[in-house]
Amino acid sequence: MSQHAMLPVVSAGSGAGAAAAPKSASAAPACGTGLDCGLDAVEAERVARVFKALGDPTRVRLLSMIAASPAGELCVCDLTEPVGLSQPTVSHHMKQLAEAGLVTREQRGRWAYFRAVDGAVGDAARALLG
Amino acid sequence: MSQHAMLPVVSAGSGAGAAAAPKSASAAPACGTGLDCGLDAVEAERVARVFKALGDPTRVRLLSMIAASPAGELCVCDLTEPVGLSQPTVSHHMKQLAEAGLVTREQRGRWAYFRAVDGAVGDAARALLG
DNA sequence: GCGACATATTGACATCCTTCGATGAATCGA
DNA sequence: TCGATTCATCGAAGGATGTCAATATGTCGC
Repeated sequence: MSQHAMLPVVSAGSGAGAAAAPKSASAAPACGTGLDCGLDAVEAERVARVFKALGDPTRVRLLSMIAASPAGELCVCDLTEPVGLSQPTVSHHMKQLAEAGLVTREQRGRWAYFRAVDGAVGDAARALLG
Repeated sequence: MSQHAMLPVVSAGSGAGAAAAPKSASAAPACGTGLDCGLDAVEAERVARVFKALGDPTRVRLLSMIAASPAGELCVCDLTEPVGLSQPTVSHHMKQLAEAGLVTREQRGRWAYFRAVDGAVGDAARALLG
């Protein structure tokens, strides 16, 4: 029920959509399923999971440290002290990043090494904006 | 807070043990000083704020719809029905996106038009990974 | 001014998230 | 085998978040 009256579109070249409503998506064929023009709910959930993992300052620092490390990988013992949080908390955050597909985990002896997944952030951004 | 002073901080990164110790920090001067090699706390907070705004499936769909719309802009009345949420909720989400710098808001008559800020996601991603 | 419309704000509530300490599981050196 | 080390999991506390109904604010047409 989003019916507009005439709205002054700035460019007003051909006056598309000026007369009536701004092409609401109600059963709109151009948008596909008739719901939205952008991502569907399932894809949006998938993209949001990646970004939600990056929505915490601690996880941003963790991933940034791993990506900026000379070897491209760090263990939890390297990460705990810089962020100033307890080891279980860091382990929890790393699990979030791993489940989001942003890092990979490799157990090497007693240490668990994490490595940034290249292209993961870019893929999510491209899925979001095209 | 931060009462983990009793933690065995025995220079975790430098690898006290010789044999299979993590060899990460040897070539990174700024990494062994007790701080981190990646983003500092302030910058991480700034980056995380952008990604947190994208950490919700509804907001992902909203921004995706706006970016994919023919005119590059949509009003709240266009967004409410596709996402299937109430108008106050959509307005709340749009405020989140605007405060994160991901969309701009322009009041035109009775309608508030939102437009995606180009490069906002890419800038955050670059700040995160270099 | 008045009614109708579009949007923002408020207050409330349920749910999720971050953090910790305590504990368990697996690995290495002696 | 035993003790030390590294990491993950569990359970709980406190705060943050998403959602709605009700209401307020602002705009347009008459």
